[in-house]
Amino acid sequence: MPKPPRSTSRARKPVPAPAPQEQAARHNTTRAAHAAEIAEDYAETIADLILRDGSARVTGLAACLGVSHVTVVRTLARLAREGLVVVRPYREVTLTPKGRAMAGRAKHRHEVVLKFLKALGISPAAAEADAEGIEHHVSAETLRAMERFVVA
Amino acid sequence: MPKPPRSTSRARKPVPAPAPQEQAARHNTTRAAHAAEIAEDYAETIADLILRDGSARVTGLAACLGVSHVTVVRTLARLAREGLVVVRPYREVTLTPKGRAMAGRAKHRHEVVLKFLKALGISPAAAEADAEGIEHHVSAETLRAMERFVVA
DNA sequence: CGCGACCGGTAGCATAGGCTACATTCCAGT
DNA sequence: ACTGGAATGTAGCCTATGCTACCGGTCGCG
Repeated sequence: MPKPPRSTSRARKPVPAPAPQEQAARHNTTRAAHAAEIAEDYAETIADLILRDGSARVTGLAACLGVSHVTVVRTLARLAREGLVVVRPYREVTLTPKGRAMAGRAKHRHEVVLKFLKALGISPAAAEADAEGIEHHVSAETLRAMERFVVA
Repeated sequence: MPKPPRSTSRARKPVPAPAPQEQAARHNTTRAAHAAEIAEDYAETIADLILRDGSARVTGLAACLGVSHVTVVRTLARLAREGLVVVRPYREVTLTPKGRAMAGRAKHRHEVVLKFLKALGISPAAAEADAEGIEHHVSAETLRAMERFVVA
């Protein structure tokens, strides 16, 4: 049970217009969403490294993601728990089918967003940077619209 | 000193193409960025509530942000430390000039992104949802491009 | 075929956001 | 005035991401 937002009223001092705040609750999901974004970043990066180097290693991931290898190890442990990656001590990191699917979706979204931003006239550097931030927040509907726009 | 990403090579088993990973390091900023996003959400929401109700209260913020009042109280303490808000126990929350500036910027970006998505043909509901996620990741350059697009 | 260097793992700490349960304050309406 | 219940605040716990230091493993090369 998500717990209904409560009635809100009972104005103490001012509050001229109580007005129910049903426009709320779009923010939640916040924390879980953040963890999911990180999962996508890892999946995408692992797939890239495998393509580029033949295998993904902790150190390479750390370099690509801009964090310490310690953070990578710990986060990989979480992703392994979630069934996205396979980790064997001192060996390469691989993706499970589920992880590969996530990586594929992430890569596709990333490319679409990037092309879209460039098509909008954004400089390559800024487009790259913004795509990184934006890609995780694009719904299926918006993604389709972006694809249409790029083609057109 | 950000610490140079190390040489990366010294391939153990496979690694056909070592290839330096200078394309990395765009991911960092991650954690700090997340905290900054939340600050913007709070600033924007506080400004909205003051406009709408005449004052911003903890409970109203909690409802709007979809979190418990406890989380709001603690986050407000951080924002107060950072000089964005003024909190007096059991009283309304107000914005400092710095907080008002942040709220203004956030609101503007939010509106631009929202109009932009709608102009792209996204349904209002999806546009609202995506704007929430996207707005924090739009650079000044991309924002300008979106404004141009909306006007055109 | 041993060993040093680099890679990967562990310990331990910090910050941040979330929560429930419980304590406190405040004010509207008797 | 009092007081009950809503609004706030506090205590204490959890997870997740970061980090630095330090320890243990592997393997390429001499």
